[in-house]
Amino acid sequence: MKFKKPRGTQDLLGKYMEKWRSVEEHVTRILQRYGYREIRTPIFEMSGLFVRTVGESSDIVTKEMYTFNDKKGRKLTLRPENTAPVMRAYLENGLQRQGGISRFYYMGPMFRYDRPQAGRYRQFHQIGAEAIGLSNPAIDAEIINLSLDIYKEFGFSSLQVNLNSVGCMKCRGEFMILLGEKLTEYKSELCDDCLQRAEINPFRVFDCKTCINVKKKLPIITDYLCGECSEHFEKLCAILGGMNVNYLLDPLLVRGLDYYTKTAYEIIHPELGAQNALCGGGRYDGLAGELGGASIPAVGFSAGMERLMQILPDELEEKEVGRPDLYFIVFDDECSIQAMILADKLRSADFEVYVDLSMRNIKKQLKSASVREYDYVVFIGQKEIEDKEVTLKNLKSGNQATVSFEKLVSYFSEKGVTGIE
RNA sequence: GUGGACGUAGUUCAGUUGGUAGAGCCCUGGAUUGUGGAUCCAGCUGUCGCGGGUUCAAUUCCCGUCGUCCACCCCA
Repeated sequence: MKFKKPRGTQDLLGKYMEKWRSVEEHVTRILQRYGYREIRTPIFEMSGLFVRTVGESSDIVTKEMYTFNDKKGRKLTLRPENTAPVMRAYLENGLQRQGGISRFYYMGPMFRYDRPQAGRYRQFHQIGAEAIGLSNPAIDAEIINLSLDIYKEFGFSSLQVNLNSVGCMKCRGEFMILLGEKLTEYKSELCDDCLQRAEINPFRVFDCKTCINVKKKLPIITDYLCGECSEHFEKLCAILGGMNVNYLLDPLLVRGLDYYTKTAYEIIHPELGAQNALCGGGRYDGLAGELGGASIPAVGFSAGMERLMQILPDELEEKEVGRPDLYFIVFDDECSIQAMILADKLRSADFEVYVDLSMRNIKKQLKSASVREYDYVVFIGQKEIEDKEVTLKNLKSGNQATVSFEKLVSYFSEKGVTGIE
């Protein structure tokens, strides 16, 4: 083969694709249940949208964006995240004029040029939700609860939630100055990476795993929140407590995107290896303003689809079985024509019908039907054509029956999902 | 971007102390001519990731490159 898929991308097919679809359906139901509605924004946007909002100094912007020029020289970027695009769409479509609060969800591919690793891809998929237009911490709690519900749906009831408040532009700005001063003070004790971080984004020093001793001596954001921010944070904690949501306060939690204000949180799965964040989110009250709109409060989260898939068993338990599915076995061209006519009628009645056109011997066809786990096999041979009836076989029980061509559809409708026993 | 392990049939892997390769599964056909996941028999498939070097000879050694996985980093 001459071509391979680009590094860090995946082909989704077979059982994995089935599972993927099923997960998407489950998750969609939960999001809808909370009153969130789907939004689809373009896969690429003007580069400035991300540079401006995610942050010029952020890793995403400095080294991870897939940016290109189109034929008119416009600078475009494959979306590395979807919060900024959703906010852009919100403002561009004038939704703030509708007043109240807008709740969106999305699912789709994101692109980040990063070294592939377990649970990390260059094209990866996020499920996310954004609640725009409300500053009340109750909506922060709703977002956190909603994201947790996604995992609960699949049986994960006690995942670790790390919570923090990173303050607003005002109090974080003041804190940053203080932090910067402290970092200069401890300069000699910092690792090379942190010396850089101290210059570019002092907040990131908290992420360092080697400078543990210095971190202990550094001031903590939550001690320096302004009145509004600390009140917001306390209320949020109280609401979460009241809702029986378990969380861990992590004053060192910092998100990698610059637009976050106040609430920041993430959901961790301890057994996932280095890439253990299932979901991350928070409040981004400054984002709309950054895009040139009015100041609009908002919260959201995004969850990694691949990581959710990773923690789920290969076989998701099947929900209620719908109509039985059928596998047609035919022996020659005349039979196959008749089979396709009947298959069409069944499909119109919403049955899944597979017509085996291989003309292989009956054993092979039957085996194939078994492997594919069809409920029924329908034989059409010369005998059936002459009598204008099919031989029907239940693959689970092995029992057979004869049903005339005209009555095939109604046969199943009348017998319900079980058919012959 | 840094470090480590690995890269052989569709797939999982074995192998050659350097002489161009093999096993299970899968697939195809058959074992009384129209009835299945078992058994048995037969068969198919590979530029041994790609490029270069050393050598009479490389899939086996060396270098580079691409890719996969793991960690750093970052994050979903």
